[in-house]
Amino acid sequence: MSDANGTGEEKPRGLDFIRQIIKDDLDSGRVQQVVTRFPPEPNGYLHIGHAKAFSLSFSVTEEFGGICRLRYDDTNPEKEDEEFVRVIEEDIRWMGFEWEGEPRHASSYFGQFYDWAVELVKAGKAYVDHQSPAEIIENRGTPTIPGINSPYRDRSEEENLEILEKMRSGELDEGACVLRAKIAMDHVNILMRDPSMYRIRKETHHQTGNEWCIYPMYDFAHGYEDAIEGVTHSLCSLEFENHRPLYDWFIENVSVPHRPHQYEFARLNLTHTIMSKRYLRKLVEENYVHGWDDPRMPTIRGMRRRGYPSTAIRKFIEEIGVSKVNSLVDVEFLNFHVREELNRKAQRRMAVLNPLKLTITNWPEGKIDTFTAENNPGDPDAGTREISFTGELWVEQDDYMDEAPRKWFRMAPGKEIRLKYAYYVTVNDAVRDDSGEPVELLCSYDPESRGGDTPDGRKVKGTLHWLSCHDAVDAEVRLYDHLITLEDVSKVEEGKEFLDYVNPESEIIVSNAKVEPALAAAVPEERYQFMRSGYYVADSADHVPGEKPVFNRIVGLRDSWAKIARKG
RNA sequence: UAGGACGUCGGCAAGCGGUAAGCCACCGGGUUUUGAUCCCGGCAUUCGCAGGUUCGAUUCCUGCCGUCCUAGCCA
Repeated sequence: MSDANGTGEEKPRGLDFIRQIIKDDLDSGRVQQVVTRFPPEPNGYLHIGHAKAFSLSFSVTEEFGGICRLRYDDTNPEKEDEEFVRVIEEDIRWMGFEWEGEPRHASSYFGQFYDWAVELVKAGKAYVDHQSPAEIIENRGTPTIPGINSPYRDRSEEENLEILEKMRSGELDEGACVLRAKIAMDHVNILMRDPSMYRIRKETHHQTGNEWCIYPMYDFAHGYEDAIEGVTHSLCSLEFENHRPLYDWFIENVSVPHRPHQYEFARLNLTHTIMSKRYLRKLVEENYVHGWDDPRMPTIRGMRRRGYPSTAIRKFIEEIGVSKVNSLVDVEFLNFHVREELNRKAQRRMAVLNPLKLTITNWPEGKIDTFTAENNPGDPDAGTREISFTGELWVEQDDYMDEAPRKWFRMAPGKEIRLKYAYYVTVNDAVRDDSGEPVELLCSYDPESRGGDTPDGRKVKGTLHWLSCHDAVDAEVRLYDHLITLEDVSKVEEGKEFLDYVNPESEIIVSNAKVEPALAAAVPEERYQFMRSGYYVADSADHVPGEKPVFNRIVGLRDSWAKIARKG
């Protein structure tokens, strides 16, 4: 596509640092086959930030001939649920990826984790601590003040083993104690100041039921999960950089079957988009949106319902690249990729969002004319369809102005325009309501201009879309805009919270739109270009073919008139 | 006044000691029965700043500045 020099050669983009590392490891023989994993916690819906992460892990193995697994990081029974598992799998598949084998569960390794915890205790590298959470925090110190050793830090191996077994067997209450790694309370990295390994939680786990009442912490478990699965490159986001020494410490102090390595890259941030699970949940629970699949949500389900093709999302992710720079990507860049794909693939149709009656006063009574319309001017294989034309039409309200500004190509008193595929038409008069607003345009047409050209070769600047009143179909069209008005959602002003930036006009329901008869038969999730307007998708939930057409605007067309109008 | 990471065009992002790729945005122009698409052209004498090494530095070294991450019995 960017083969601008015409030689057939294109300078390839350099490998990103992750791919470079993998290539080097493969070239040097350090690893034979690259193995990655995508480890979501089953406690919510996946969003485009997750999509960036799993696209990387999956793509890298496709490119280098490795394997990528799906693993649920279900080490905390409190907020997790089986319900999310199905959704996660469906979303990943919709994005076009397939994991190796059956999905794994961190919870299925609980027995092994326990054995390794015992191994650490026996090596004098872990201990049971009875300090309260508050005491533990108190004694952890700060970035500049070293922590203080727990009074339980040096008890005997036998005692530790005995209490750990009591923790496991359920003899101890929640919060009574935790198992901690014995590293160093004065470590410069606070995460290394004797991190917790196990906490007691008497909660039913969605996979292991009541088998366990102690649950491993992320740092203790994650590297082991990778080790068990033979993961070579454990990719995660930048905020885990500080965790890497811990990841390595747990692996190095126990007899693991394999030595994985963690690499961190920058997570995705998009303008006008919140990615925090907590806030997304809030939007749903407090009814700012209609659900996790609301077309305004950045969840994969939301984007799917909005009509974004997964291939366009993938192209976008590919194009923004992978680096360690904390960046903020313009959401318009995503929209660019959506338009680019839809321009190639979406069939064109005519639809009038805000109908204004146009009557051709010199049209022969009862005559119906028929024209052949291209389904996609850029793709002859897309074929054609028949559209019919009469003297009573619907046109777009916005295409008429009583007093036209300079450079206005569209309808105005006395101005001649072309109705796409049909005829040249001139506005002669307007019927108005009590407030003076035009409710019907009275026009004359030039019979010589059939098909959109005249024998005398005269030109018109404007070509407008239209619908014939006799066969136009009523439809509901939903228009979407940024859910959050704030460009950089990390820059919430003092005294405000992000909910103050929810855009009240992010969803506009147009209930009296008119569409081509061909659109009534659209299949849910089918995408079209409404000419001169934008790209739309038949809603997956509410559109009923042949009965109730409902379309969502995916993204508008580029609008250079808006730019001209703005400049005056 | 801790440790770690990161700073290349308005936004992403290549560059790996030999004299600043690409994409988006933006600005011009052309084609067009979608003011869409498409096509052509423009858009960093400069790489956070200051020194140093070198024939030569965005690339190596030193110092400074800025941003982000870290003190859950969350992940």
